[in-house]
Amino acid sequence: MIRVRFAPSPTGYLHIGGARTFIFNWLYARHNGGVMILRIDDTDVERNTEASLRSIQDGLEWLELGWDEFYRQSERLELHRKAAWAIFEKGLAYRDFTPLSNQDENASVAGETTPGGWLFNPGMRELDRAESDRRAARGEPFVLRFKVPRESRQQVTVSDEVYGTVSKSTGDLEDFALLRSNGLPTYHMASCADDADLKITHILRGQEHLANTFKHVLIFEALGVPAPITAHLPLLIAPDKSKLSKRVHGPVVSVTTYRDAGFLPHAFVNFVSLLGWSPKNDREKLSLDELVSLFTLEGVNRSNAMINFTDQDPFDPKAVWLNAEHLRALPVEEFARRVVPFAQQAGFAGASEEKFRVLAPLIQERMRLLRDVATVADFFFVEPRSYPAEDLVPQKGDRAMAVRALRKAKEVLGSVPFDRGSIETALRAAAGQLELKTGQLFQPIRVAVCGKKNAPPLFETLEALGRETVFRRLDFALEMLQ
RNA sequence: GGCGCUAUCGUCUAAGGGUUAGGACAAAGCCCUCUCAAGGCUUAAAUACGGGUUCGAAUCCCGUUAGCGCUACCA
Repeated sequence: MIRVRFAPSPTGYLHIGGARTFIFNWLYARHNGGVMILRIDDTDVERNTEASLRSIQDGLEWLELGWDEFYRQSERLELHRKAAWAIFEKGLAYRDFTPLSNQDENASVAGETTPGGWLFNPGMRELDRAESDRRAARGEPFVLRFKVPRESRQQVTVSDEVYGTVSKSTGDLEDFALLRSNGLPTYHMASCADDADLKITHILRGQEHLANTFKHVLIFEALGVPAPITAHLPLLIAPDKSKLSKRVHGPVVSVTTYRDAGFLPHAFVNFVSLLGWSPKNDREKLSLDELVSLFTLEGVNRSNAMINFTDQDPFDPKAVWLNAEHLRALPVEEFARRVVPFAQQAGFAGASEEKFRVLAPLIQERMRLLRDVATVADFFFVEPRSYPAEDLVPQKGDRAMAVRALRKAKEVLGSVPFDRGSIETALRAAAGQLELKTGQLFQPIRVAVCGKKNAPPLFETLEALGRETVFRRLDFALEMLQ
């Protein structure tokens, strides 16, 4: 049984890179009928916040993918500590009593003299067990360090499903910490102990961890358990080619920014899944089911993928396009359900699912993000009053022509059934009688009724609005022209 | 600095020794058309650089350059 995990640390909101790691794990799990685990890596008490944990969970829930098991590392500290001391008892780790303040110094001195830099604090590896125990018993603070085998300068090898076989000499690996001086496990220790305990079979994570994997291989070996198979994912980078970061790139990288703009969760998943992965069949718009059945590690590539945002527009154009595609494909019921909150947000009185089921054919294919409802459907809820009178004037016409057109519209629309077919017939005939091009008649009506030059098809719009509203707006426009 | 990874149109990517280097987004143009949107057609746009190997290289090897990552008692 395949078991994968997403293991964020709660130090900020969920950003798009984290979301992608979750998504790839989820797709891999679902594709293989495996188990998706959410594990909160909150061993860094200094930087973790509950608010961050909540916002990460909110972000993940918004994706509408779900997970099967949930753990918090902070509730499993005993497990990590036991694992660390087991390594110590095997003689594969040692206490390092070097005060924190001396370490930078050691590092810089050693860095100058030893090519490859600083690997461990002098004297500490060699401390004999009795002496080490004595100092610890006296209460002297220490970190527990992994004793990287150094004598043979052996190679540590990782067989990564994406990057292939990579190896590193133990001579280039520092004696990393397992336990901090406050007794809490480090990321490396906690992560490996948990992966072992939770029987994680595959680790899909960001490429920034590729170099850490050598340490993890050593830990798993020391623990006497097989290391999970790893698949490192190329990083997501900003247009300046730097790694996506909350601090420098701001809210554009937060998934809540996408949520609040009105991305559909599965459109977002679709977009993100195409960053660093390809189905290799030229398909771009993929449903969740298609994604699940197509997703394989062979399709993951190795170079970083850029998200194309700017100061003016936080969203990659392709993300917006994909969202429009998914939006258009939505069943009317679901479209209505999802758009209503955005209509209410825009302050549209009377916005209801029922109303939007009627409006859907008029607006659905004209929206790219759900928030577009504010600009695409406004005139269905709010009287257009603030457009310039000049907009009523048709092409190659003047105000007099606009007046004639609007009066004629009132005249013919007063006496027909108010459905799109009858309206079209009446209006086309009217254009003929006025000897106007259809556009010259339709455009003034459109502007009068919608308050703008670009709007959904006219006859359907008039029908949806109803005779009373249409006449009120025609009158208002006529007044503006006087 | 050391170590590791990466390099195809502006962006996401396909092509894993033989193709006019393909698709998509974005851009431009045309068509359709009551405007917009959608749709259709077309154009412009790439193998970082230098050496090998080979009959033949985007593809394999080496070097250079550039970018990224790791090098914490952060994750």
